[in-house]
Amino acid sequence: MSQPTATVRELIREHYTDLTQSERKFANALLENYPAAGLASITIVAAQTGVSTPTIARMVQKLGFKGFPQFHQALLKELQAKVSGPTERRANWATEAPESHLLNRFAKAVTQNIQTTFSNVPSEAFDAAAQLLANTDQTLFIVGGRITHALADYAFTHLQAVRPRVIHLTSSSATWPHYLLDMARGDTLLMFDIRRYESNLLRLAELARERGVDVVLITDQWASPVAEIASHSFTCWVEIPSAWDSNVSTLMLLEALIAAAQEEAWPQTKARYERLDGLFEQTRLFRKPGSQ
Amino acid sequence: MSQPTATVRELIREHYTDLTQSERKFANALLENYPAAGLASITIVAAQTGVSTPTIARMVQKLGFKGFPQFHQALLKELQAKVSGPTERRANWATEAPESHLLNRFAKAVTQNIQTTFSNVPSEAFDAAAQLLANTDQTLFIVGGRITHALADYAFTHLQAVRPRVIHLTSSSATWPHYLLDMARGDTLLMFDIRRYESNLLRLAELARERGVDVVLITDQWASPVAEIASHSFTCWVEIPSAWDSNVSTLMLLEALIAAAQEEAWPQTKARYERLDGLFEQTRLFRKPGSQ
DNA sequence: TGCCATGTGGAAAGTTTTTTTCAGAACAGG
DNA sequence: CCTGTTCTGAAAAAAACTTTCCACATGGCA
Repeated sequence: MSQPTATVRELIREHYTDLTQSERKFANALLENYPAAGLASITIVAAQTGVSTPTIARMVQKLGFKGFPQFHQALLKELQAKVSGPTERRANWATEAPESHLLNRFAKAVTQNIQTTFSNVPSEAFDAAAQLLANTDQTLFIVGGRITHALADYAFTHLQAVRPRVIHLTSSSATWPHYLLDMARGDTLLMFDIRRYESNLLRLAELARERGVDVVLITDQWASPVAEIASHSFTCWVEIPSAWDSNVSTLMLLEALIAAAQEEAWPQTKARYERLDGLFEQTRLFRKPGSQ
Repeated sequence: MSQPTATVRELIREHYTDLTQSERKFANALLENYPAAGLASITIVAAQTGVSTPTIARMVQKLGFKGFPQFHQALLKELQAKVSGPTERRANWATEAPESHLLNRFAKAVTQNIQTTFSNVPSEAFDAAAQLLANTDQTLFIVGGRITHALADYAFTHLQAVRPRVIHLTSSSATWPHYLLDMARGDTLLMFDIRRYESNLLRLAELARERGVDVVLITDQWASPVAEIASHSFTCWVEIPSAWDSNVSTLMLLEALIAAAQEEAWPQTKARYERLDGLFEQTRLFRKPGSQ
């Protein structure tokens, strides 16, 4: 191998752009299950990945190995080094970085948040909220705060693909009265409110509630005052060692809700997705999709 | 292998008395340098130990293996098991819901994505990118695609709080040439490109690159073509059992980058945060912060 | 000393793995 | 819609590996 110090992982990263579609398929399989996915014979490895042996052979040469056996040996050496190394703690995420590196500290905190968040989701409320989000007989309004308007935007983009009648309340609260005008009994308002809670949002929620709108709230562990009004509210753990809050768990819960809403009404959703795809094709905005 | 639970080490000890002189020579060599001395091909292993290949072959059969390949596999498995450690798989996330509930399936997939993503972040590139994001001498441009513009928006909101001279390229690509006009050598362009990759973004990256702008790319495991141009590119695993891709790992990486950039220039950032807070107070947009 | 049992490795035979070749398929660009 | 390029995997060829066979060496024993 040309770079004696580089790990196979690094070599893949370095050469990734040179790799073809099938080669990447194997590269990804290996990175996802490292290094186990590369330890068998080339024949077996190829079969497991779903590509041909020549593809693997070509790829390891691109990585700088003379042939598959050399590649195989390199993986083995890494594995050994890992075992014999100084009491390898698997707590490290960014495998090469020290435990104290921000990447690892950050990963630890966020993982903890996700864990706590998901452990505390009441599944009936979740299912009920998903049903509300999927209910196409009524309109769905989405709104977020200063920071969370990006999440609201994300929710809007996806839910719009899932169902019709989705409306995103722009962040300028001056225009909210216009939207309130159109809210009707049975509609749903999906609201994000993470500290510092905005009084605007509370007022909006109150007015919506008065009109018989179901409020679904996604908030943080200190709970926005909107929670008292909401039909369903979900608590996300957001604290990280930083001046601001992490929204990873928030996004994760949101995505879960979208996935659930999508499953709720799959036949219609599927047709809708296909129409959307067709429209994109026509506007030629996009290249052909990536592999897989 | 006949005794599925026994390690090769134990097998050798158990059968040691049955072994002949040359066989013991190999057994000792293996025990002294375990398991490295047994990981190569039978030919090499034999040569290194100073015995013949038939000797090795006979011995592994005495140990209960069908042949050398089986023996080899057994060693490999032990090594892997050692690395992956006590596989602490979290069974259920949403504690009260059944494993098959969408919440749990979803959590499992996303956790896997996060784990893989963070394992594959090259820490030098991460540090370098953070430095670019924190460099206030130059302008920072941020742009995203159809789905990822929400992430770009999120990045913009936070980075704007961290430093001056941050510009968010609105999603309408018609206006991009205006921004290009102002890009100068040494500026940074933070770009999100998740499949399906948009040709607009590639062209933008190319033009920016020509002007001497450093492109920091956040993409998915199939790698946007922009990766070939980018100064630093980061791969996020985004696949979930769904028609669309999850951006949890993407957001997590983004937040880590923001946190790193913030740490990079904390004194200025801190003062800036305080000024921002003061401004919010004055505009009375917000209630008093939540507890803690 | 001669005979036999046992251990050992060279080399052939057999098997598997790896590499190479090549033709068709997919794709980008004109 | 065509054209040249790149990519891919089936299959053949080459290489490597593993096993088997067998002759030879060694050492115990009558």
